[in-house]
Amino acid sequence: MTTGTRRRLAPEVRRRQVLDAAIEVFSEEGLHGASMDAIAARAGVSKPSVYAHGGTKDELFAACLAREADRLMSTLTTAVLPDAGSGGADARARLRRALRAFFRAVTTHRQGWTVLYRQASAGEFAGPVDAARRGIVARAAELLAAELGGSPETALPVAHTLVGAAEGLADWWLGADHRSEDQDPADLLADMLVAVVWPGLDALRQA
Amino acid sequence: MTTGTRRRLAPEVRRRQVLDAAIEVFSEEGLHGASMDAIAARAGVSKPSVYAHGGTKDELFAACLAREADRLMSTLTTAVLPDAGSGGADARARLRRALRAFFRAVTTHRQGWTVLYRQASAGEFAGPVDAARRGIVARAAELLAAELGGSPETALPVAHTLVGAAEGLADWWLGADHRSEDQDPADLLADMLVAVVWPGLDALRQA
DNA sequence: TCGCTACTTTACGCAGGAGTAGATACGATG
DNA sequence: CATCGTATCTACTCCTGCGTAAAGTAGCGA
Repeated sequence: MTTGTRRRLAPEVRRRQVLDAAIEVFSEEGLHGASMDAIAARAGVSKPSVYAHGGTKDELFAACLAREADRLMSTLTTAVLPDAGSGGADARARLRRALRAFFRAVTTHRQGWTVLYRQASAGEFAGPVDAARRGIVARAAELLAAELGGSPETALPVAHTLVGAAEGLADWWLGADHRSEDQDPADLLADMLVAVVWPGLDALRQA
Repeated sequence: MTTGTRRRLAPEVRRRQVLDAAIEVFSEEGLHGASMDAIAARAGVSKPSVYAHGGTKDELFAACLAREADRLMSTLTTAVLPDAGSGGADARARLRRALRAFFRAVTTHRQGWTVLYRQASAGEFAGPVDAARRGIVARAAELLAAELGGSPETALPVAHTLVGAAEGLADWWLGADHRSEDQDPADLLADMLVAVVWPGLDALRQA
């Protein structure tokens, strides 16, 4: 039992395993609280393997960040892209759809969300996270401008408000357990948020 | 010049200096990024002095947190307390007043805000920060319930949404420089947020 | 069956930074 | 003016944890 050897796996697969484990540990312990040994243990792999597939701790964290940011961004994009027969018909429905996609992504991959928004928003990785967030806000601003009129620039503060509201609601939902509900949480949350903000947004259209 | 010794100051004064320096450094570097040496240098004091007046690094950080949380909380409380001749007259005005107080506090003490919400929300101090935030949200929920009807419990998600929206807007404002405006930023931001959320909140009253 | 190499164990180097020990000088008080 | 308490300093110790090197083992394609 001196040397236990694992099954050999394709580098790509191992890398995925390491990334998954890293996201778990980072979401629980934070960037500095997590040790490379802990990540190795969680992945069921030795520490040198973590370095081989994930690189430096910072590189590994950055990789986690990038993966989760991409996932979230692509989810939102595909949720909004199929305009189908929108034609500006029901702006409210489009908003609701985008929000539901956001809440679904967050509630489904809550560890990724935690890493991205709770652990990484401070310290040396504030820049990249901010960039990701700004990407989402920018897209929201485009949509708002298209639906409600005005330039994306004008819509920027409104977009920030909207995204902040969604984050606040998501955090609340993730904070306590709401297993009693039988409805899809994403639907529930999207409905709540739309109810609060839509009348105001609609009013902004006239102005 | 082997040993440069500073003027002796009253412990209370030194402690305030150390706390101020600590908040500055923590807001820039984060809890782990900040070194006690850096805090000492910023305070214009030696490291042992920092330990003498601020205690351990964790204690120092906790003290910063407590001070900023108290400041914010008391600001909000006093902004809402003077109901004067409200009598439920203008709920919208009360909401606007509370929001303006929040934005004023945040824009005035932006470093404190940064420490409290960006740096401390992750890691070992998530608990206390969460508690502070929950205090604010709870108060908001009370007010919402009083103004719009319903129980504070029902208003909780709405309160989280509202607070999240305010945070998002504040972050946007603090992110870029908006020195071109001549109006009070707090007024501006409060107006924006009220415009977005008030119609929806008003509609919730009927339901 | 043979080797290539992914993987493991083990051990260590090293840097950064928290926290401390002992020396030093300031300033109030008699 | 002498003295003492203590605020403050310089210079250290020590620990944690990243990152790596060396040496051996075994899966898997040829």
